Amino acid sequence: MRTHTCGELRRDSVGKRVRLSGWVESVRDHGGVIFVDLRDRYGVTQVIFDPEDSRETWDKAQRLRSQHVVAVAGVVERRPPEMENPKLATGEIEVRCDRLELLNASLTPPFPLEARDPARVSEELRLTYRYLDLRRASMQRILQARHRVALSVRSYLDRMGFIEVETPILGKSTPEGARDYLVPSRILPGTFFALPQAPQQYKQLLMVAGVDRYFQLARCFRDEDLRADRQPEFTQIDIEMSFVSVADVIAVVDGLLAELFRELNVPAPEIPLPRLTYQQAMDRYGSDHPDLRYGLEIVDLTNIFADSTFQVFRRAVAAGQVVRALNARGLGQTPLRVLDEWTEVARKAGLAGLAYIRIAGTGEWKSPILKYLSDGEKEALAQRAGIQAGDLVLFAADDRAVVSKALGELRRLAAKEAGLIDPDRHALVWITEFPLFERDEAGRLTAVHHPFTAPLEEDLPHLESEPLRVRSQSYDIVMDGVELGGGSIRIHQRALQERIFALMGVDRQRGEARFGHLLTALEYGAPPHGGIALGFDRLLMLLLGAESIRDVIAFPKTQKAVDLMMGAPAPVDDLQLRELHIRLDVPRLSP
RNA sequence: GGGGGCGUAGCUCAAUUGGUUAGAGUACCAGACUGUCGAUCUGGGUGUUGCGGGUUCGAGUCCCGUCGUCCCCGCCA
Repeated sequence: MRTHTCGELRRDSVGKRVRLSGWVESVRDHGGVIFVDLRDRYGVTQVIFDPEDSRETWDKAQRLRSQHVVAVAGVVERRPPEMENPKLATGEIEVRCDRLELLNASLTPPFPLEARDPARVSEELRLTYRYLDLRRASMQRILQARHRVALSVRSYLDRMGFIEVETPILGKSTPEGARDYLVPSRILPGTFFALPQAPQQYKQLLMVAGVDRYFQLARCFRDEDLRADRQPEFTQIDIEMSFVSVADVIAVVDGLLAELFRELNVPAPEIPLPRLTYQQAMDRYGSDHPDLRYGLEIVDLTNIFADSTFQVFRRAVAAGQVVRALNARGLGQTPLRVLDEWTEVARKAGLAGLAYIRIAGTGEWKSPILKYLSDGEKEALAQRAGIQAGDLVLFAADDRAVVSKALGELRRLAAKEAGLIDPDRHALVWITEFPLFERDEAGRLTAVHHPFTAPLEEDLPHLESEPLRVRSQSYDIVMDGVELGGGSIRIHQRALQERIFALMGVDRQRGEARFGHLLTALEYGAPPHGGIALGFDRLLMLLLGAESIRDVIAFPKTQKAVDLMMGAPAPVDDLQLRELHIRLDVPRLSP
């Protein structure tokens, strides 16, 4: 049906007889000559219909409408001088058409599909007619970019000796972690498979199997509420390696990311990527996923205010708390209205209030707390925070964690307010040595990463005595303030795994019931191993500058986890339910 | 589970304090036009103001409920 695509004809094809197929993008009917832009995935070519070439074909061309699918035949011609279109790759030529076949008509599309900056159409409509939305050039570019990145992932990891192994979609529910999507078993009534939240246990078992270097572009499922960067099903670049340390995993991922940036012609970050420990990140940026596209570091002032005449600070220091500040450069003119909002943010983060000093353009300091500060304190403060005219200094005095949380949030707000974020720049950073445990609402120890994460060797002695102090051999990769992925070196010995379970309140019996297969496997020569999972969709979203994860997924779901195009989820036949031995207990929908 | 935004023509939006026959651009339809490429010109409004109820002489506008969608908090080992 075609000899060429709509994106490939150039000057060197002039004189050739060609056939093209594609969608009518626009029709410009001059009464005599008719111009039609024909589009396919590869580009746009102008087709010209002239009544003097073929009256019959010209008649048919008059009836062409947007999005009709046609096949045309004709001769490639150089466009007359002054009639070339530099905006088109094929703009030097056109196809003089003498035969036209309407392959399929199209209804008028429910929204404009033309490439020229269309007014933003509601996403609801785009998702309902996703097959039309995807036909748009900008979405075609995203689909192609996604494909190229996937290919690069496979090619890079293959070169590094990894092999891709598929793991089951029908797996087993484990109560830890996110809510599972369940699939009932017909053959064993009353039992359910769970769709994988991640292939975590399978990939560890593949290490026991001696696969040595595994990867998978793995579909994962989590039944939790959605966000702009969260879908119920998403894709991970899942990696696991044997006989490695933290540095080995990080090196592989550094190389992978650099390659993916290059593939999309996004300015690549220098590798090795910078690293911060969890504690450094919290102290300096107030976040375990800091955005390093801008500075605004938190400075510690605790020792400066140990004997301050300002009671609020002195008492905090005396109570073992910290006093820290953020110098929001150039925000000295921030209106009090905004500072009131920020005070509310600080309160929600746990601070009693928010003290601040605004430095005028003249260099004059203005603040309600100024009268409590000695000249020496001011001088020390000015030096440590690098205060200049026009700055805004925000103070926090409380427990270390509370101060970090508050100043971390204020840091983000200040960067936004000051317009410090350049959307064309990217900043990547590794965050390492996360705590192994944290306490949940009920006061129980739970794993920060997951329960298979290995503790740092040097912290093992206080595993039982001070479990919250124990750091783990874990690492997150953070891009532009977004958590891209995370991983760890895993526990490969049963005894240590059982100690961890015990601390988490998982007794021997329950541990055996839930993770018996894994524990047993550890006893059959499990090699030391570790790995990582990267959010493939999130990575694409950041690399392509997309506004939401939905833009880089062909058929995404809405915030209520609904597929508007397919109408899924949907009720099923009673017969299907009977076969599965499932009876519904659904609250009646309101009348 | 909670907080917030949005919902008017196919699409993107407007409509004064609650007030006459709900408008604009674009798309679409018809006609004209032989070099356009956001073609141009002339003409045409194609509407359950998401849905249901209420207040009112009168509701796109106010109130209650409901549905959909988006953003956020909780949640996401």
